[in-house]
Amino acid sequence: MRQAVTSNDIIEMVRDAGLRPTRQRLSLARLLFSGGDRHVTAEQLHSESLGQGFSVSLATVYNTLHQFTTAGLLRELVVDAGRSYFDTNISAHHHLYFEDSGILRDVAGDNVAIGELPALPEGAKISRIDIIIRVKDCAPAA
Amino acid sequence: MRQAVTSNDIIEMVRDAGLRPTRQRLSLARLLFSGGDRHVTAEQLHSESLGQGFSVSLATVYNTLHQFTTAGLLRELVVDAGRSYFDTNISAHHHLYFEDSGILRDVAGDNVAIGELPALPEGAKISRIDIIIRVKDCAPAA
DNA sequence: ATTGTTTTTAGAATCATTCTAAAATGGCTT
DNA sequence: AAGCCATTTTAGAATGATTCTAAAAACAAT
Repeated sequence: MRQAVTSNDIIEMVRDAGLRPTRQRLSLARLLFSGGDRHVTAEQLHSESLGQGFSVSLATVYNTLHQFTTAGLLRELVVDAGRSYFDTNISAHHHLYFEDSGILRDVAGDNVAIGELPALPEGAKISRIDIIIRVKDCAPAA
Repeated sequence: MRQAVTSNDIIEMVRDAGLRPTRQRLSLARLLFSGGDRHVTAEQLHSESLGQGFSVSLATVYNTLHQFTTAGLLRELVVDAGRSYFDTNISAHHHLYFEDSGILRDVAGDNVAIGELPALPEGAKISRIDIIIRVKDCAPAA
């Protein structure tokens, strides 16, 4: 597990991603990477940081999430039309999506085995395989 | 393959879905179901119908796509944040998504085997398993 | 300090989608 | 065919997530 707890870890992580360790990037990185694995939307992260008492603009949250994603620190996740989640767990794994509550949960990559794949066209490379197990939680959230 | 070619097939199909066979629903159904399998967005279907000379409002296209989806005639597909595709192939299968060109292609369901699944929480039911194989087509679309 | 580059920001702009309330249509019944 | 009521369609406004823009702030290097 790649988990950064100390301030130095965080600074290192951001710098290694080729990004200047600015106040806002560090604060966001701390929120993202110093707990367990998380699935967050931009809005969530934004209000979370406001709640913690440091203000970032929403635009910066979006910028940072994308920068972290292209740097390989995050993985973008498309489960719901019109809402992007970002996953701090970048190891091979899949997802359980509770449609009613909107909650996402990781499924260990080796819990799901993929058999033979179709032949790909010339020159194409698989960039990722997403498996989403959509679940209806029948029990009402009482 | 469930393919409706004659006008009567189309009318039947819409009526069986519990929907009135109105002019716009029939026209849209014809576009959707009388060729091979398709993956369309609302915008695509809308401009396609305008191109064919019959006008539908975009709102009606959205309404109809959703009605067909809940009736089980279509399957909604989330591959790209902020854009919904609708798939006329409702049999068990998965998808190849060409990230660069935005093209979607079906993968026969039995080409991909899923191994053991994680235990689900009490009362939860799997509604669907989506597998998306994301492909970078390295060859430029010359 | 000065300069030049990178980042952040507020607010406007965009895009897909949904909503709204009104007009049109469809399917009865007579 | 005429009238009636429920269903559909529609144009346009509203929404919500995301991106863009141009200006201000922060940063790094001289």
